[in-house]
Amino acid sequence: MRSGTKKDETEKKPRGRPRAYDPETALRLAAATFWKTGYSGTSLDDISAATGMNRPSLRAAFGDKHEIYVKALSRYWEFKFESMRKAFDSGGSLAATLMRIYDASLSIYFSNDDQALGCFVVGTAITEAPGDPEIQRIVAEGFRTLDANFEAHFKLARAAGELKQDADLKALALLASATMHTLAIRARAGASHNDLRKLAQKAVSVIC
Amino acid sequence: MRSGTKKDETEKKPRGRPRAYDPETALRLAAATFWKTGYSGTSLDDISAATGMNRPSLRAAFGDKHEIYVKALSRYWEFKFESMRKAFDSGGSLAATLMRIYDASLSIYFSNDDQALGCFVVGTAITEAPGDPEIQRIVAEGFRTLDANFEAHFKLARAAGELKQDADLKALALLASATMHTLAIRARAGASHNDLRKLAQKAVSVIC
DNA sequence: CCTTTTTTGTTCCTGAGCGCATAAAAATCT
DNA sequence: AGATTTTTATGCGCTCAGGAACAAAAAAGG
Repeated sequence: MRSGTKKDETEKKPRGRPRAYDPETALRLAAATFWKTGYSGTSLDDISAATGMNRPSLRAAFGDKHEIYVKALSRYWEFKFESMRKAFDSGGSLAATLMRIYDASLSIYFSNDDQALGCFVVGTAITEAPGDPEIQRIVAEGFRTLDANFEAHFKLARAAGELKQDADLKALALLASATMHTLAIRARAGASHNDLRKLAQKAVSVIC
Repeated sequence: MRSGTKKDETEKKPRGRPRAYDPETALRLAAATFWKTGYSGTSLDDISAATGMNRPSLRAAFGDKHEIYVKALSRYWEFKFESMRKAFDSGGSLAATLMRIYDASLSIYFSNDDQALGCFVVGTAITEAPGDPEIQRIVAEGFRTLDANFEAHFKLARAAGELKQDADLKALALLASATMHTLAIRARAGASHNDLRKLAQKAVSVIC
């Protein structure tokens, strides 16, 4: 377990003027801006205002608008899968695990203070996907990983006797993914956290 | 059954210069443009090019960009629900009916020639929803109708003995909607028509 | 203490997007 | 045929968006 991501005190200071803003934080704030208004609906000035960095600094740090978005998108997938990994690895029954997964997802989908924004991918990247091969590739790759994660866990559950031996693992995995997708969409469409939690419970009860 | 939508030959001709383009067709072409590149990603010049109308004519016919989009969105919901109604009303087993629904949906999601664009709502309106109360309202209303349609049909199916008497109708309806949502998303993310059809079949087999 | 290096901050330029004002065209009515 | 009405077509002006150039600042190195 490397602890090197935090802050490396042994780093030798670079030569020029120090950065005024932490790149990690700045990218998070940029992502939050895209999350609200989408790729096309967000200007570099919006990101500049959100991060406190001016445009030349943004450009130097992350590249042009498209590069910033792609970095934010990739970062989101990593964050999402890390959150799912924790939920998968905490043990308990299959139903409990699935509800942990959905609760973790909902806590991301409702993480914005004033208004739910749903999933970054579903809410912003899907729109751009047809006209942007790179974004489409990253999105599709993430969905494959999502399906595979569910399927792998259902396989474990079946081995543990929590599912019937003839259960269609792929079918269950697709429904589990579909449930996550519908949560992502409905959150952005204005559904309440509570309603979506109940929706997830009903889905889990059918799947298990 | 009114046949008045086609063309009213008894119409008295209006007084000025006749319209060069059919409003119905123009709105369809405008919607197709939004469908490709989303609300923020589409300019009035794009719509002008797609319809052959120049901007002042567009404005006179449909209002500003936002109004055009809202009209296109409402029109899409009507079209979608009309397509679903036909699929619901064609009889057959529950499984067959559900597959007709999903096939009808996929034929819309893949209706674009060169590249699949998925669902207009999921692919374009969801992005705008948090920042646009009117769009959010139309989207949420459509989802409620979708859920209600499924639930009503499951109720009929249960009465007809196609479902167990203790089946949770709302849960099944939500899963049916979720399946449609995942189809919409995945189509725009680049999945093939065939793969999605197989996905739908697996979902139907679990639900029934 | 001056030079070098890297980042920040300001400014300009070009193009796109949208609304609007005005002219031209094509029809009906008298 | 001329007047009226409704639409199409062209062009102007304002604002915003994105890239790049240039000057100022803040650090380390010699």
